[in-house]
Amino acid sequence: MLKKERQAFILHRINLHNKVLSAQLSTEIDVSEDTVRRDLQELNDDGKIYKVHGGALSLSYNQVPNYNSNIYALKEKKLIAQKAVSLIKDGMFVLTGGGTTIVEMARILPTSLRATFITGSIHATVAYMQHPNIEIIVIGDKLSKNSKITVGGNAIHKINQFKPDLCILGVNSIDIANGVTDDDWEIVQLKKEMIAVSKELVCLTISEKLNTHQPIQICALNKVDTLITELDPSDKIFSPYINSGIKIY
Amino acid sequence: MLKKERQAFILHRINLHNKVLSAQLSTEIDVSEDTVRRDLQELNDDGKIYKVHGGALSLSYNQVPNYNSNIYALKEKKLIAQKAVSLIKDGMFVLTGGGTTIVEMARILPTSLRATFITGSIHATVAYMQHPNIEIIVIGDKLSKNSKITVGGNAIHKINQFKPDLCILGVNSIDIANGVTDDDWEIVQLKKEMIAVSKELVCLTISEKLNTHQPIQICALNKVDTLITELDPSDKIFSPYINSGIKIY
DNA sequence: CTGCTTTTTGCGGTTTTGTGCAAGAAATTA
DNA sequence: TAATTTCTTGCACAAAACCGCAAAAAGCAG
Repeated sequence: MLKKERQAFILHRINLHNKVLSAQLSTEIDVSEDTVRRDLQELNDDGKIYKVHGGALSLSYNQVPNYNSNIYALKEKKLIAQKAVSLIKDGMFVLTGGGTTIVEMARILPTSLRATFITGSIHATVAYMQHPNIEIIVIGDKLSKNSKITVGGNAIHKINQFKPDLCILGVNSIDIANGVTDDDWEIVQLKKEMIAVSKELVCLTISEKLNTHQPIQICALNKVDTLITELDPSDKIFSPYINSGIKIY
Repeated sequence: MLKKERQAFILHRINLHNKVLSAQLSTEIDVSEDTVRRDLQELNDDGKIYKVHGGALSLSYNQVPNYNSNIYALKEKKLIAQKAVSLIKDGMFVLTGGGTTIVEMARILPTSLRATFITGSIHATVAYMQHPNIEIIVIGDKLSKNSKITVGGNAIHKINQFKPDLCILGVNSIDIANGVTDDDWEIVQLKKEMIAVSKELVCLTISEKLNTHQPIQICALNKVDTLITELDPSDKIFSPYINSGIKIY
């Protein structure tokens, strides 16, 4: 097998499977590992692949995701936020959680909107503070180190005092069988209560988290009134959700 | 699985869910926990994630919004903050207000300090959040638009549940005749309660505000245990305060 | 085809990297 | 406080990478 031919084969393999192993290629093409390594080195120097210890990866592994921001999938989240904002009307009491999607939503609220937001998330609060016409009620308690959300019995008890029109949650996992799930016990307790007191539940999530689940259940699927993702509502991925009576935006 | 491949997987997971647990990743990728830990360490050193005990967090969760540094008399306030920090010892419960001096103090807390801070100020909370060893209790209620401090009956009632070792307040006016004074009724109510429940009161102020007064009294001079300004404690301006039994730093 | 140069390849020995294990330290939890 | 989990550190071992070299292959001019 000629050198050029071999390299073309390797490149094809990498683009197909996103990775190759030197040892494996060596036996497969029946050349020494040194030769394979030299081939990979050349392809790497040509900028065609990304060579690593033990083999090589396709370039997509190397590129820094979202180089203009360190929020993952910011573009998608902005789109979700945009859709979510359209559900909030003047005079509403809105209870919100605290993920990055929620914060994104809080940022882009129209300045004309006059509503009251209730939250235990410091990041969301900071975002709401930028809007002069927004009233903010902060839920107090011990601040969770991971999520920067106030959690605990007092927070849960406090939520109980409200009767919000809308509850907007960023969810980490949602699927048909388990509903909305998470892996942080404290957060789950809080979200359960938030859902319990609210008239309507809106869940925000990037499509990547659809049909995934985690150990602890927040609520069954039928509690969810509206689901917002970055996808077009007509996407076929939603059909089981629509069948459960959920509105998709 | 290749090392870089594994790290890409972990990074993706962190960006998606904002956190990972070492043990969980270990079983999931089927490598030893040591390896996962080393991966997390490397990603942390590359500035891609934020490693913590037991796992790692996404960076976007810990970055704070840009802090405007055009603060009046910043240099003096930094000096005051420095002095105030030296009064806080490990294990203390500290109740703080929310002025710029307090925020300055919150920012420069030593990372080794293990204490619990109770506050209703969002800006102070954001500053405390930068310190991994600090426990934060947020006092919840309606957020005052001017001061970004939670104010109202619930906040006052909530403060009542604590018995802090120290209360650190930034004061707007203090003089011999009227004691500590302010002009915002809601804030005054809150500060009164804060002082009432605390074992010790520390007031921070730039010297410019010494010997000035405002319409509403927060407390009489004899309630103040310690007064901190940017001046040298031996300055003669302090003699009437020292005569009232106040310690000057 | 022959002799010459250049490129490519494989091999042995050495160095580096990646991984898991174990013991003690540190942090966390009850 | 004691018990549990997680971290650190040092170490051993295997796999991979590197280096220099020489043999093999390919290219080329006469």
